[in-house]
Amino acid sequence: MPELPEVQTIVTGLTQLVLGEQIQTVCFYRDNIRFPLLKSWKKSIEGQRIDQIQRRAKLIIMTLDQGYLLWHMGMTGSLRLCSSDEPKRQHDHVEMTLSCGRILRYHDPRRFGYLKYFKDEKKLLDSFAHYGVEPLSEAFNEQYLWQLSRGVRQPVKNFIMNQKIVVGVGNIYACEALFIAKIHPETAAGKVTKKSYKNLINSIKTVLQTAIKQGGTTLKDFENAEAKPGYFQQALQVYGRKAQPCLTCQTLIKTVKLGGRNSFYCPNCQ
DNA sequence: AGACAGACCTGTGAGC
DNA sequence: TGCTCACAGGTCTGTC
Repeated sequence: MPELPEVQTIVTGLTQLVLGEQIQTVCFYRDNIRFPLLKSWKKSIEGQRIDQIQRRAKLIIMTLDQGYLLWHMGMTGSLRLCSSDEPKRQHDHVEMTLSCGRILRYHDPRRFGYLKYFKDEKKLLDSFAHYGVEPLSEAFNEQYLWQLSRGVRQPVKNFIMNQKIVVGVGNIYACEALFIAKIHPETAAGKVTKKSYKNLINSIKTVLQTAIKQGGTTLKDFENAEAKPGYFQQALQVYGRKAQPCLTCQTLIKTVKLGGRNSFYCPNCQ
């Protein structure tokens, strides 16, 4: 599920809905998701106010008045705000009752996501130490990608999905951006020219910005903070379209496994 | 060091 | 209808 646009969609929604709210009670319905949910966090979090909600990479940072909540949605996670009478669903693992009476619920069937609590900003920042640049920032440009990729034999698709290089680009948007830039996903990253990287940078930025505008991509179970789906899936040109005609040239879309992930491409355009 | 496979989980859909 | 199998948006760990 959540790549950068989906996480951004949740952050934007939650910012409008819960900023300034006090977290009155915290309930962990299990003692771990991907990582342990420490019992001691409950007391620390209760009573704190939500001052700010931000995104870094695919992570959601909630700044409280005396600490930080760091959420990762994994593959199937979602955070949504429910009314007080809405019953808990299967796979709701964490819930926080807010001063407005509504309940913030973390739902994650596969439990690949996580929640961490930090008192200390330094420890929070350590979580991001190994991350690459933000794809929508100016630091993400063709010179940056071109320089880092010299000598790299790894396929370019794996290269742009490497969070140490650039954050937030997952399987869907990597496939879409490579299609728009007309680059075959298996091309060695070190063999891609500076000019092609310029096209790729532009297509990554465009595809992410368009997806954010449309509220993300809903394939199966993505929903935003108000439990609404995204609409970007209607704009997907190659992802999920195996054996269907390319929208540009009618050649049938093919797939190849790269880094264990299915990669969709047009053998003619790319 | 870099690149890959496998692991973590559950739900869904295809095929028999 | 009901079973089994492959596969799914991410990332961490271990191994070569």
